[in-house]
Amino acid sequence: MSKTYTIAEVLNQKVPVDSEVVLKGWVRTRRDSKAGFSFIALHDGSCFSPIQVVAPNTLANYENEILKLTAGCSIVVHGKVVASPGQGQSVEIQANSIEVLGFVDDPETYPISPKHHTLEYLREHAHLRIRTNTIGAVMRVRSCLGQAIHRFFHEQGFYWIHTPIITTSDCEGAGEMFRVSTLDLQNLPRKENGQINFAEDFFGKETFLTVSGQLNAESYCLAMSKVYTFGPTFRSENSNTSRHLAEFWMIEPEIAFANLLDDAKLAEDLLRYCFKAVLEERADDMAFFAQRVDKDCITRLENILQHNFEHMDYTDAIKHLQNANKKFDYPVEWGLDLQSEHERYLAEELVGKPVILMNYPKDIKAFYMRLNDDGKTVAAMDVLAPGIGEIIGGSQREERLEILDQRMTECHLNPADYQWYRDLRRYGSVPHAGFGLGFERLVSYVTGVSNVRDVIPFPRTPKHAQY
RNA sequence: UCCUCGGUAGCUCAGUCGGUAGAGCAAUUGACUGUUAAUCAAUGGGUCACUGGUUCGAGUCCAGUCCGAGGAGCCA
Repeated sequence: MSKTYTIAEVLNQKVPVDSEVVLKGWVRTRRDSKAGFSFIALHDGSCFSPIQVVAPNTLANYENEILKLTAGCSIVVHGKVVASPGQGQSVEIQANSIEVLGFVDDPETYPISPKHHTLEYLREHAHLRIRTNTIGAVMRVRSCLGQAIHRFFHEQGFYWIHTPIITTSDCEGAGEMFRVSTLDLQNLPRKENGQINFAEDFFGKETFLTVSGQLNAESYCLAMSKVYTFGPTFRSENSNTSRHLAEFWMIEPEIAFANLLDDAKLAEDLLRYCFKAVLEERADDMAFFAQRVDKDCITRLENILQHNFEHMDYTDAIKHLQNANKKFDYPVEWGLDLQSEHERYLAEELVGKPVILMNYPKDIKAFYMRLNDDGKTVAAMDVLAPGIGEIIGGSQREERLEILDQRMTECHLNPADYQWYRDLRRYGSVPHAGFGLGFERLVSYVTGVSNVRDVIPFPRTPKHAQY
């Protein structure tokens, strides 16, 4: 009785030559030889490469089935692992029998023909695009990165916190929110003044999908010291760019007894750990990206592993930009937020590697960021990556209640809406810090696949929620 | 949402000055071959995004609509 293996196991020589094996997968290509056999490139997603199956014309179903195999057909192969006499692979499978599980209805209109397709085209066939080299490789790297992130935090003594998806707070402040409701849209309950009566809604008040787990993570941080979230996040902004999704995944660590420098070090350590893991575990997929997508993607990661991230104060960044021998479309002045072109100049031209910008003016940052002693800046940091821009945004949190209240008022927020968040500052408050890492932006940066819609399985963007 | 560019065969694209719709790949058939993005030959394949307009005549010019991409803003 032969055992079923993955193609990765066979190609990585975990199975000795002459072993009898069963392989299951999908046909990539078929080439017929009049010497009395066909070559089938079989793929099962376990690694980048397909394996070559040699199907002799003595198979019972050779004429009526094997010769009709086209890209996308699913088969089960029973055969022997043999050294390959041909170029291009060390081993191949000499088939004893091949069972066809599913043919492709109409090969001419099968969307994934064995040729080049644009990423835009593949996006419109999101349920089948995983069968291509590019998207398959992206998803293996994505999985590798996700596992690496959990492993990194686990090794560092962090606890993974599952913060809620549904939130009653519309004050998270990070963007437009999707409403969650069970009210009948055709027949909304009204109060006497004509406003919608959310008391009759499922939760008895207005609810939304989360735009950030940070506030909840802070609560757990102030009991468990080192925590992180890793989950879906939703923003209903009408953003149409290669860097934005309405549904995306975000990693948000939160550390107690920590300041901004601890936060920056954590961000750098995490990214470095992830890059190392991908280079070690997905060398096959990365080699493909380097060949077909972005020739610098491997050397870029290798260089980062050898050098520290550049640290730069916002104030110094403004000086650098003002002294730059370059015309910017938007003005550079202390107190103004940096535009994409500015961030790009700093990361790509001035420094040429990731930059951690710190200590921004308080007026352009969120209320929860800790006020510095100068009274003008807050302990915020952004990690800017060449080619993609902001990949991480974080800060030391304001742990002093009076100052937090004052900052909320300045930001036109009502402290009464944040009672539980304020409680954290009333009962054993400690300095703490955290950041948000956009998972899709990380995958995009690592692979060189420049649109985040191509690095998430089923992208949600304005007007797009098919599949 | 704003700006720019685009939509022609299953896919990637060309299409000149407004005058009979083209190529490569894919598919089908055949030849050849331990092949590997195989090679060679033949064949089939079109609502030129949609609607309207100008014109003897529109893939081509004009208007509107829909869809896509890139950039910007928002941010991760």
